[in-house]
Amino acid sequence: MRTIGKLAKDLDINVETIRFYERQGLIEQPPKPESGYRKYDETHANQLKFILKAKALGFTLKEIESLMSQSGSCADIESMGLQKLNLIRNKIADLQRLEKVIQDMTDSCKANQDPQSCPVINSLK
Amino acid sequence: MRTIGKLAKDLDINVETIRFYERQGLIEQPPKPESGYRKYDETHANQLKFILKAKALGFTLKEIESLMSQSGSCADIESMGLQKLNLIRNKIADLQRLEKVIQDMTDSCKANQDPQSCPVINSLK
DNA sequence: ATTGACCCCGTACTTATGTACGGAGTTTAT
DNA sequence: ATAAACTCCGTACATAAGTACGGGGTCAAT
Repeated sequence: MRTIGKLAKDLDINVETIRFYERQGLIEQPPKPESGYRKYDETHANQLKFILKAKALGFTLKEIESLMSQSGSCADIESMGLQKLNLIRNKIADLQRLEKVIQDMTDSCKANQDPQSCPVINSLK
Repeated sequence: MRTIGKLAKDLDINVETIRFYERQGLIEQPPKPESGYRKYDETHANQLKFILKAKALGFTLKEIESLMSQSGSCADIESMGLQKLNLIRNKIADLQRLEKVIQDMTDSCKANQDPQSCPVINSLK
């Protein structure tokens, strides 16, 4: 049984972050015996680890909440994953388009002979 | 000479957005004759269009501010572009890694025979 | 028993980019 | 001349995901 500070240190997150997740309803408030201090066991720690891993995968807290609530129905999880995959692929495509535009921009800067005027700025005007 | 509402409609943005850019120092407050109403000419409109285009390229307002202030020194612009390019490429790489992880996740869901337990959830535990 | 470290709670602040609101003055159209 | 529509300003609210603060209670060690 750990206090919130110990748990936070073990997981390398902030105490406030744990309280924040509790306020958001992502985790339950653990028992608070005598003193009023939160006491966490392994179950709580594992829930938090789950959250941290899912977050690292790019899921939002809202998504993680629903991952945790219906944890069982594999089809639902798969559908969330596919949705996420779609988002990711669109984002990649957007960024690749942007990459090309900006690459062209800097190329035209490099090719520019007149230091007085910048083709990028001019093209935006 | 347009009022703020007319200009906003022409550019298809919100009146509040124009005032916001003004507060942020991105654009100057235009003259406010008799009535106290802002009066915009083409120069103002063009500045706003510049901002909107740069924003569409993914520059932040802060970056746009500095784009607008040193508009001339091509080398500075080029260096901002290269920096941006770096960010974009890193972001793409991150997303591609993420894409792979989530693809694997959903694949394992699809392959799963036991609807009671989800390999994704299990792997996070 | 005192000190320092820890915890409680509620609230405000953070970043980025706006959007919304409310009360007051102005302009335009009928 | 009156009503609708527009503008003014300052401030609050929105999102996401926390972080910081302040006043007070508690625990562990000396």
